[in-house]
Amino acid sequence: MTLTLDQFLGVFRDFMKENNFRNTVTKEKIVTAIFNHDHHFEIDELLAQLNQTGHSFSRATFYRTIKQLSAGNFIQKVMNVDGRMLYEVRDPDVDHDHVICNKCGKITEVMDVGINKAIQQFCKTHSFESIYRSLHIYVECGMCKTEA
Amino acid sequence: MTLTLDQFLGVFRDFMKENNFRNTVTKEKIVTAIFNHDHHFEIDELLAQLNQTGHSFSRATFYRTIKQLSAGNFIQKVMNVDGRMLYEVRDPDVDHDHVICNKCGKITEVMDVGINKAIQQFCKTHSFESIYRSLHIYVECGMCKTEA
DNA sequence: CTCATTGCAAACAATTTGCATGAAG
DNA sequence: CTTCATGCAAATTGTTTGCAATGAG
Repeated sequence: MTLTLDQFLGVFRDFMKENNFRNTVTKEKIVTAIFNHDHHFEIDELLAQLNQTGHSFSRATFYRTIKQLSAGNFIQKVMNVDGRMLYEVRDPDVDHDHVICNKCGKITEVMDVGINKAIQQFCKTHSFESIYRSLHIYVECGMCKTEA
Repeated sequence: MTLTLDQFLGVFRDFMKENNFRNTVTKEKIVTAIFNHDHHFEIDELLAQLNQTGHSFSRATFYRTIKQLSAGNFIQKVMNVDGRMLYEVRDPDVDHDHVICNKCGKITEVMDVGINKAIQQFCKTHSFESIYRSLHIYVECGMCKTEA
């Protein structure tokens, strides 16, 4: 992530204002927790973490905040191999990809210049304005290969 | 899809046999419907369609068949912009990508040689054995651009 | 004959919604 | 003060499971 927390919160506040959403303590805490958390998070995981801070958060509110964050493209849904839903923070500047092992489910984040270029070229050719992309490459990883 | 229905069913039957699953009329009808259906399908949609054929299919059975098809990599899950789950038939020979409009949700399937090459090269470099990949490029499509 | 398959209803998980209260602009 | 945000519980949606009956190999 190239942004600092303050910058991230700033962009978030602007987005809220533009869309007539209100800025509240609860929301800022949720956003901060998401920003500070390891890149990928699950709803339950983060909610549990938040509820250990004294302040209590209801599921409903959490989901409603998540929805606003999605609407603003601050986070996006990613699907795990087992079909469970993950969320990840979007870095507006950098597109990265995921290599996922089909056996053990391990997710590795990668950035490949060749792939980036190819996709950019593709968008240029078709004059698409790319908002973001999600590339998941499902493989058998080294560990699992060895075991088999 | 490069396979015919008969070939698809053939591969499916082999897979069933290998895995001690039984081949039934119900399953063959479901598999056929999936094959004949437009590339992407939703559970409810296909189930409704199937139930108009006289033969009645229970949700449970349908899900159980879907699961076996997933296990055999005949189909895979794709996520729509709105978070709903779609399934798509996998063509074992050809990897294609999805361009998805972030506004209207329209999904366009594309195949790009440049992207294919870049990903192959990437896998080669890291000696990953790629099983399949899923690339979704989220854009603002032409229609929506014009309207805005 | 044996074991997977099916349908049904019930169970479960994840997410959304209605409503009354509280807080932001 | 008006309108959005919050918490709670109830409702909804999507998917899985236990069980008894049926059907495939």
